[in-house]
Parts: sequence; structure tokens; C-alpha cells
Amino acid sequence: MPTGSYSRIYDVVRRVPRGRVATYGQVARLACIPNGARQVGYALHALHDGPPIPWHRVVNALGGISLRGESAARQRRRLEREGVRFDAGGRIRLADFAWRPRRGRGPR
DNA sequence: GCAATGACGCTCT
DNA sequence: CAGAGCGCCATTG
Repeated sequence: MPTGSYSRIYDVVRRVPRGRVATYGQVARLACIPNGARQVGYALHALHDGPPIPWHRVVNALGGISLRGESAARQRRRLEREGVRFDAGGRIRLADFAWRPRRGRGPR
């Protein structure tokens, strides 16, 4: 484990409900890390395996998959299996599938 | 400790 | 609408 900072990111990603997606920037913000979108991607990459985190529900701000090669195809596959639809451009319509968490969500 | 890298985001062209 | 450039911050060599 690199640092405890990632725990916060994992905690947020774990809250993303099935059939919905969150953007890297959104996760970063929810994890109290403004402008930390890259760190979210970095954290998920380090996720090699172990904790049951729905990393595949995290996409970029354009609603597309930032991964390359087989990894991207695999993520898309999983999302489609959850009901997430992709358009002809391989992008998700965030207006319909973006996760809308309720602020705070914890106490209060 | 500095330089380079990266599963990003926003703005301009 | 698509592509390129710059900024952001943590991890790694």
C-alpha cells in the first residue's frame, strides 16, 4: 500500500452503485482531493487486485475509458453488463449514467 | 532532492 | 465536434 491517501479514493469508488459511473474528477472531489483526478487514476492502477473495488465504474470526464488495449475492452464489457450503454463514439452518456451522490452522505 | 511519468481535466483553436 | 496544449499532484527512478 503506497499511502493512506488512496484509502479515501477507494472508499469513494466503492460507493458507486451498480449500473452507474463516476468520473475521475468526481471521485477526487468526493475524496476531498480537488484537482486530484490523476491521482485517482494512479490509485486505481495500483489496485492490481485484492479489495473488491468497482474500478470499472470510474471513467474520464468525457464518459470514455482512459485505459488502453484489452483493459479498456474489459472495462467496457463489465459496464455494459451492468446496463451502462455506450454510444457509437465509445462514450457513455453521463447525463444518464453519471452517479449522483447526495452530498455528505455520512452524518447528515 | 530533482526529473520524468501517468487509468485526468479544462480551455483554446 | 475533434484535436492539441497547459496545469495539477502523487508515485517512481
